[in-house]
Amino acid sequence: MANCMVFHTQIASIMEVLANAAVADICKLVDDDYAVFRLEITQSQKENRALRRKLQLLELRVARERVLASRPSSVKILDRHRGMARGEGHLAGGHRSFVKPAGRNTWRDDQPITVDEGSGTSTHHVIVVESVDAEDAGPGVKLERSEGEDPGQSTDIQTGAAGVLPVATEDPTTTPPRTRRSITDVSGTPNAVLKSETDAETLTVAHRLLHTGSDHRSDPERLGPLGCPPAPSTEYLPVFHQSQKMVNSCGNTDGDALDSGGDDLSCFYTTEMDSGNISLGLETPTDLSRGDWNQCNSSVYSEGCLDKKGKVIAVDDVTVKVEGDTPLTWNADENHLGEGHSQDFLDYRESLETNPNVSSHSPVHTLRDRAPVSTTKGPSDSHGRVLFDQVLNSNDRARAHAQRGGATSGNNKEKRFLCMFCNKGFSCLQKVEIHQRVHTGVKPFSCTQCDMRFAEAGSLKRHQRVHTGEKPYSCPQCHMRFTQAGSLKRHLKVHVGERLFV
DNA sequence: CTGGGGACGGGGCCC
DNA sequence: AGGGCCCCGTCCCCA
Repeated sequence: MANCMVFHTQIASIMEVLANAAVADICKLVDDDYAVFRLEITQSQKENRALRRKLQLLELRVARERVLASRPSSVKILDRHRGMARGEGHLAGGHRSFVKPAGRNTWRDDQPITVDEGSGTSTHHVIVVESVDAEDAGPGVKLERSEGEDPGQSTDIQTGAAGVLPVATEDPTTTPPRTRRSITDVSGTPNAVLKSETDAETLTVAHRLLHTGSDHRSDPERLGPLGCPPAPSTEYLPVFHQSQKMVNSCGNTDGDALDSGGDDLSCFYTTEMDSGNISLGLETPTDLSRGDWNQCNSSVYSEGCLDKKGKVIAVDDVTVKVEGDTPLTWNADENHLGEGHSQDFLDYRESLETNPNVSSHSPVHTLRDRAPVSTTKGPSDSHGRVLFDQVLNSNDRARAHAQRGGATSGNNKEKRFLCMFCNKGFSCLQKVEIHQRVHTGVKPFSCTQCDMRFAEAGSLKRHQRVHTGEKPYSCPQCHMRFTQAGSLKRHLKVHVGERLFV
């Protein structure tokens, strides 16, 4: 009996040892495999970064060459950015590039294009405008900022040959003294093109929105003086929207840029952006495919109609004006584009870039904000696809409308706000913002009882009759009732014998 | 033929 | 007075 007990104890001990050994072996195998896996991942990431960097470089070169080929006397753009490319950062640094050609500004082949793959927490685009007109640089011109700076800093512009741009390493010995202007813009999104009445110097406005893809601005026929549709004796000014303190004052900080700089008004921006939640990643396709676009929208969009005044930045060469300072309400839960819009947006982008009739600006983010009507969840992926198909179709429609007269001519003062996508003119900013939802697919208004979303409040209101059953429009000649006045009007033709189809 | 949504212009109100 | 915002009406399109 005692021997049996001892035997069992020994057996138990042996089994425990064996079990421990097995566990150790398993752990070792797992660790080994994990290490190998990690190594492979790391290598893949490195390769991915390298390829991406190359891609960006190539894109920039292609864009520049395109501009050189089509517009020999132009400007040059230094596009610095990234970090967002890896989805690491937000748009705290902002970016848009503004190029203001002046005098003998030219693109130069020797101009280095630097693509920073830096921190990713702050990115911006730098456009260096070279001008031999020293008088162009007025007081308040500062050095351009380098990447990673506080987005709240002022737009910096460098004057004179003394400064050496951190990005554009220009050889001062081979070039005459120049006036360099670089507007390092804050975060924001081009929202519309505001057409000014001035006929001062032309300004090519280039905005990239963290986009490393093809250069939207390089099409001179589309861009015109301000990177916007050309218009005789008119400058088209891009309108950006930011929500708050992202606005930088540049040069004149007294906010008189718009008022005092009429003759030299070059840019006029209204910007809205949530400084704390800016993920304006109109990113590279890679990033978009990861959903940055959705993230962007969820954090950016809301109702386009303002309850409060947004900020307005006026870039008057070296000045930025902030007209408003009211923080806006965000609803980060809103994903107005819903799931699955990333690729849709890419498709849309592609359509923009390949269609010569479409403004080649980066897509717009309407950042104006108001609490959405409701916060139902976004549409499904399929809905997203449908939505963007609608967007694309509507874009064609809008473009067609613009071509047959919707687009503002240069002297239509009543429609000073131009859509960045189709050039259609609108009388006020809100109109163009709402209109641009056609292109962006933003639908801030969501139904509380279903997943439907709408770009306009009125559409939501109309839609909600579907749920309430309200049919306020009744036919006087029959018992038919309708939810929409247009439906009743159409129905009335039945009674009068008017047939749509014979 | 209807239901329903997209898009846009116009008018009223407010600042 | 002028501009911005909001609401409404309307047309168009698609299912």
